[in-house]
Amino acid sequence: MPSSPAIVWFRQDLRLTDNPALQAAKARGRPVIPVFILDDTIDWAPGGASRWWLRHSLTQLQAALATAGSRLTIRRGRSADVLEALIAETGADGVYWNRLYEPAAIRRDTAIKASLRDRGLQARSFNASLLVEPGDILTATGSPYRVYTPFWRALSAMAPFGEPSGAPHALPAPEGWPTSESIDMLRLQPSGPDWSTGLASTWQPGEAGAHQRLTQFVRNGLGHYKTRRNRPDIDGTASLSPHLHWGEVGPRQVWHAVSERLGRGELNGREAQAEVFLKELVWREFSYHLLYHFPTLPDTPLNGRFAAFPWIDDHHAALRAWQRGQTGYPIVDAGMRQLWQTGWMHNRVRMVVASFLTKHLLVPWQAGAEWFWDTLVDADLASNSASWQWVAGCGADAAPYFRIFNPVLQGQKFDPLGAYVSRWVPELDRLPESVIHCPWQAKPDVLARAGVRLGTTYPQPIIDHQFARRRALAAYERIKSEVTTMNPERSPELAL
DNA sequence: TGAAATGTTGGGGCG
DNA sequence: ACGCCCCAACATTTC
Repeated sequence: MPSSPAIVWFRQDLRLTDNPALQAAKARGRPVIPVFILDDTIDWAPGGASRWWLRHSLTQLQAALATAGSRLTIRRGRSADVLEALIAETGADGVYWNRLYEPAAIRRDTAIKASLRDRGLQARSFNASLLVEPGDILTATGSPYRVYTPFWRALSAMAPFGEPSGAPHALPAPEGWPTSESIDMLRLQPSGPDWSTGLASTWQPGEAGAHQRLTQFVRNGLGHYKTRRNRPDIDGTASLSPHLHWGEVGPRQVWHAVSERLGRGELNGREAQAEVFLKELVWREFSYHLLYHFPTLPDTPLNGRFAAFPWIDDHHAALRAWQRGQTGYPIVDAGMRQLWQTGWMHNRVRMVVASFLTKHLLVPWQAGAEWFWDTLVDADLASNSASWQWVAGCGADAAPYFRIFNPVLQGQKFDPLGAYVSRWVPELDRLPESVIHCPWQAKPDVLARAGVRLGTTYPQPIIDHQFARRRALAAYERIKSEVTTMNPERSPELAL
């Protein structure tokens, strides 16, 4: 049918610029029906903070589409059923989308694609979310990369990744629009107590907000990234992660913005600073590749010997203290409270709190990953799973298990003035720098003058560092010997 | 993208 | 003057 519309199925690509599915649908020269489906039947449906973000991002997308003379149709339910209904209602003869890489999404989308094509409908998918897709980058022996540095070398050698395309000026509308639910009907906002005020004052979801962040960062932050990125007390990171997760901006656009700045030679010998940023962007890629090739990444340790790791089962109280930011270690508590209040935590502090949970408290990393999934505005199955496994020591190219962060030293090193702790743990803000990361070592009169009463206004450390460190190392010793007896011939990869 | 334990070196105090 | 010891400071090894 000459004027049959195409459905553009938006998922984690909530943008109009550099959106290949949208471009391709528009290029047909026939009507385009943009659709978003909230599909809570899928594994790892978005968590609380992510849903808050989604609500606002959809509002922005809706407005942007309206400006282009189009309209966002919103539905709920099983994606296949909803698409089916929409095709019947609109007479669409094709569905266009940008690919996802989560295992459940791949299964679902593959089935949908096959079913559409079986019935003679068009089903086309594109890459909007990665610089290089899994399958397009493999080692010389054809296996997926398990080590980051060779992955980085191979991927960065494939640059540039193409010029990002602009937004379509106008999208051809169908004769009639399908009915749509309102964004409110999706009930994405927090129910019960509204914890989202801190999020609203921190973030600007949507494509415009994403580009504002990117522009601002490339102009002012990029040239100092390497120096400042590890300082949680400073705004030294790009804070693009939630925008990238929902595809309000794509990695091609980020790469392009950075290399354009580099090409203009305006960084005055600060190229190394920018390269560190690109490497972080590529850690995101690496995580996606790992998730694609190792689909059990979200729940099962990549390193099989960790199957026997003696995690503590009865960890309810410890987990809760960690979640609430009540461990008695200021840098840990500051991070966990920043997370709760803003939906985000500085990356350096994420490593510290994750190390603390898995190594000091011996709580399984999956419990930490679940909490992050629910509380982070940038919750992303690939990055979250790969990073927790990395910290726990069981992932690809992981930090060795025996690399245990000392939360006091990490605090003193990366928050030297204690400003980060002061901000998020205000009950300690009158302590002098010298003890703000270890209040239990302060003399009684120092504590008294700062109005701190340990065990009352702020907790005593829930565990002694020395004790925890030795206990963690002993636990690790157990699985080292155990697997050797169970598995005499070690695989070549593990022999490293 | 660690920290702690252990080893080495060399300056200076001191008998 | 000389050797001895102490102990920062730095380096290396181990976890």
